[in-house]
Order: sequence, then structure tokens, then C-alpha cells
Amino acid sequence: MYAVHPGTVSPELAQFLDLGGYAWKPVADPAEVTADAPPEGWTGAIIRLDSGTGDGPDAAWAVAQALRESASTAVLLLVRGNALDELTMRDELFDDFCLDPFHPRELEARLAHLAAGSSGGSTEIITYGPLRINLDTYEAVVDERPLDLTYMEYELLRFLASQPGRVFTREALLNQVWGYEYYGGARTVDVHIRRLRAKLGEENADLIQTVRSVGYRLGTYRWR
Amino acid sequence: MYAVHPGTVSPELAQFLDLGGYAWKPVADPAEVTADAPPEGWTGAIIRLDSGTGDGPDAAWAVAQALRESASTAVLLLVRGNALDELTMRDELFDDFCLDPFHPRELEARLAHLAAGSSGGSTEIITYGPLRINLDTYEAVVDERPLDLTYMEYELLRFLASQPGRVFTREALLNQVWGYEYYGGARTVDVHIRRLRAKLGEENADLIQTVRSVGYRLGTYRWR
DNA sequence: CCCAAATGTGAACAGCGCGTGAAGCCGGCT
DNA sequence: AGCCGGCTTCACGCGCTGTTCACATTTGGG
Repeated sequence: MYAVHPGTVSPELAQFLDLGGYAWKPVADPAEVTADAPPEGWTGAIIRLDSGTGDGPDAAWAVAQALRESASTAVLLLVRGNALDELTMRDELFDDFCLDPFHPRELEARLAHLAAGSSGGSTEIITYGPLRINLDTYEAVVDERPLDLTYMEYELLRFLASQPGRVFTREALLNQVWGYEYYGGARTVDVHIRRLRAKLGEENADLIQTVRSVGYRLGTYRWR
Repeated sequence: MYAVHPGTVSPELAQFLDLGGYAWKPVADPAEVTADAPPEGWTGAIIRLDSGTGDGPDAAWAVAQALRESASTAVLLLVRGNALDELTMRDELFDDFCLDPFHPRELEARLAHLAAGSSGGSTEIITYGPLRINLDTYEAVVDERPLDLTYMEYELLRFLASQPGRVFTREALLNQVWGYEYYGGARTVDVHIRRLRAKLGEENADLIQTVRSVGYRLGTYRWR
């Protein structure tokens, strides 16, 4: 079930949705996002960003925000060419957009792509080089070889991979991975890094790099 | 630096990229994805999916896969309207697409959206002339060449680059970079400056200039 | 042109950070 | 209770890295 804003849907869009077999429901304002939400949640959302009519773009953005924040729904914007500037600095409020008037096949492809879930926003699988971390199943593989990680090792690797290349100090790692109330030696991090490297194998041990006097990072350019 | 496939770039795309100030490099095949990768990694990728010419779509998909898997680069496809069917079932190989021929403003918006989505954190980068310092990854590059700096060298360079052109006395550098409680000879600064110049290379050694009887500074009016 | 101060250069020393192996410690399972 | 896997801590040694010194070179002034 797709949420469509504004409440008054253009004939072209309505025809496209009906002919394509999409289930949809108009959503007029942010309150209806939660009130009219189907039990299984929104499949996605199509929001027309039209600066000329209705309540203006602010209402559209409000609906988009409500959808993203409350249910992490994939949001697709329909924008007229002259409203492209509206998109800047609001990248976090939508996943994709389509120029309006739209080509039915393009819009169809975009909806399919969003449904496939491969958009940049909330991914369940972190991939970096030969490394792959499945956040749902708590599994990590490197070079298609599954890693048998302990809890702390997994959490540490996942955190490092969440922002590849960025250097984290031992204190930062202790705070973020172990928890803010943790008080213990910083060398503990070293030992876990060592085990991780060992389990990554000699080939990919340099995936985790040491930045002397600073901390560790999940490598960038230097591997291979 | 964007990766652009195929190697023979259409005039329209080349013009768009050049006028927009995008740094880009053609990539002919998957092998070049890693071989020609810039030190800091690809910013993104633009791949034309054209079923009619060249090596066909398979080569394009291969390049896309290499970019996604090796460096988790954001991939944007340029597709002609009649090639939209190619996209189905390959959602995991690209992040976004744009119909070709494209509207420059739409492509620009899509690239901006991809850039905003891929960079999870707020990456702070100091740029000065050929020099670039990434504060998050503790990496420094000059002329696209990565510098292998030690901790003190990096801290010193970062401090000098924080206020380009300004002259710092040795005492000021010792206080700000080494720490207020530091007690040591002022000549220590000279040695680090020397090593920095050496690692910057003969071409860019004059990025750090000596102001006799005063101290050192990064760059002059020539840059900026 | 000479001298002195300032800076560049090369090398050696010493301290420290990090990797490593191994030993404690704690909770869960049989 | 006894064992075991996993997290933490400790001690040791190596290699990097910062610091220092002696000497060469440059700069600027008298």
C-alpha cells in the first residue's frame, strides 16, 4: 500500500497507479501518515512536490518527514523541473525523485528499484571490499568465507564498517561499542582488533589499519 | 573523482561534467576500476547503459559490479528509455538512474543526492592548493598522491593548513601542536618541517615556507 | 667581502606505542 | 561443582618515531 500526497491526486498519477496494479491511498497531511497507515505498514510513498498549488511544498516535506521518521518508508518525490532547487539540502527526506510530468515506465522502474531496497538509506547489509556484514542475521563474510565472530568482535567490526575509512580512537570505540559507562583499559581494544585481523585471514588482515597514536580504521585505498 | 563508463564519453556528458566542475576519469573495463582508482577512492560513478553500441550492456554491468563490490561506490546509470527493462532484477548493482538524454539539472540533482546519501558522517576536509587533508580518516594527499605521515607530521601539517598563509613562530607551534606543557628545543620544529617538505615532494616542498627570524607558514598568495 | 645568526641536513639515541603470547576472571552450560 | 568459551588484563620485546646534536648551508648586515 503506497501513500500518495497530496490528497487530491492528479488524473495521470491515479491512472498510472491503477493500471499498474499498485494499491494506494491518498494522504493529506502528516497526521494521516500514522492514522491511515495500513496494518502492514506503507510499502512506499509518492509525494508530489508542487510549489504552485495546495498547501505548498512545506506540507509535502512534512509528510515526507513523517513517513521517513515514523516508519522509515521509502519516499519518492514527483517534482516539476523548475522545482529541482527545492531538493537541495533536504536529501535526508527522500530516497528518490522523478521529474513530472513523468514517463510511466520510468516511474515504474523507480518504484521497483525502491521496493528492491537497494537505496542508499537504510541498508541491512554493509559491504566493503571483500567484507560483507548482514545486520539481520549477525553474519559476516569475507571473500565469501563466513567468519565465526564472537559478540564483541562482531559489534566492533560492524561499527568500524559503518563508517569505512574513518579513524576511531580507542576511547571512541570503548564508548560507542562497549558502552558509555564502560571503564577499563584501552588496550582491550587492541586485543579484539588482533583477533579480528586473525579471523579475517592473512590476506585481509590489513583491512583494519592502525593509525599510530590515534586509533584504528577500516582501511581505504591501501589494500590491494 | 567520478568514474565514467564507457571509456568513450559522449560530448554532452563530458560538457556537463566539465562545466559542473566535476572531476572525472573514464573507465573502460572492470580492471581499470581498481587500477585507475584515485588514492581517496571514487566519489561516484556514472555508467551509460547502451544496448546498441560498444561492448553492450554486459560490460557496463561488470563495471558497475566492480565499483559496488570493491569500493562501495555510488553508481548512477544513464539509460535510454527503451533500455529501462535492463534495470529489472539488477537493483543491487546501482543506486540511481537517469534517463538519457538527460536534463543537466536533473543529473546534477541526482549526483548531489547520491553524494549526500553515501557520505554518512560529516567528513571534514581541508583543501589548499594541491593539498587535501581528511580530518576523519587522518589521510593527507598532495597532487592525488597519498602522504604517509607520522602522527606529529600530520598534526603539524593540519595545524598549518588550518590557517593558510598565517605565519606561526616555533614557540606558537610548540604550544599549539605539541602542547602547552611541552619543554624542548625549538629546533624540533625545524626537523619536522624538513620531513614534511621531503614527503610533499620536490614539486610542493615550497608549500611550507620559511619566514626568516619568525617561523613557518603554509603557502602564499599564489594559491587560494 | 666577511661574519654571525638562522636555517637546512644527516645521523644517532632513547622513549613509547603497539603487537604478541599468556594468564586471570566471569558467566553459562553440561 | 567442574569445564569452557569469551572478555579483560598484564608483561615483554620490537620497531617506529620524536628528539637532539653536530655540521653544512644560506641569509642578511656591516
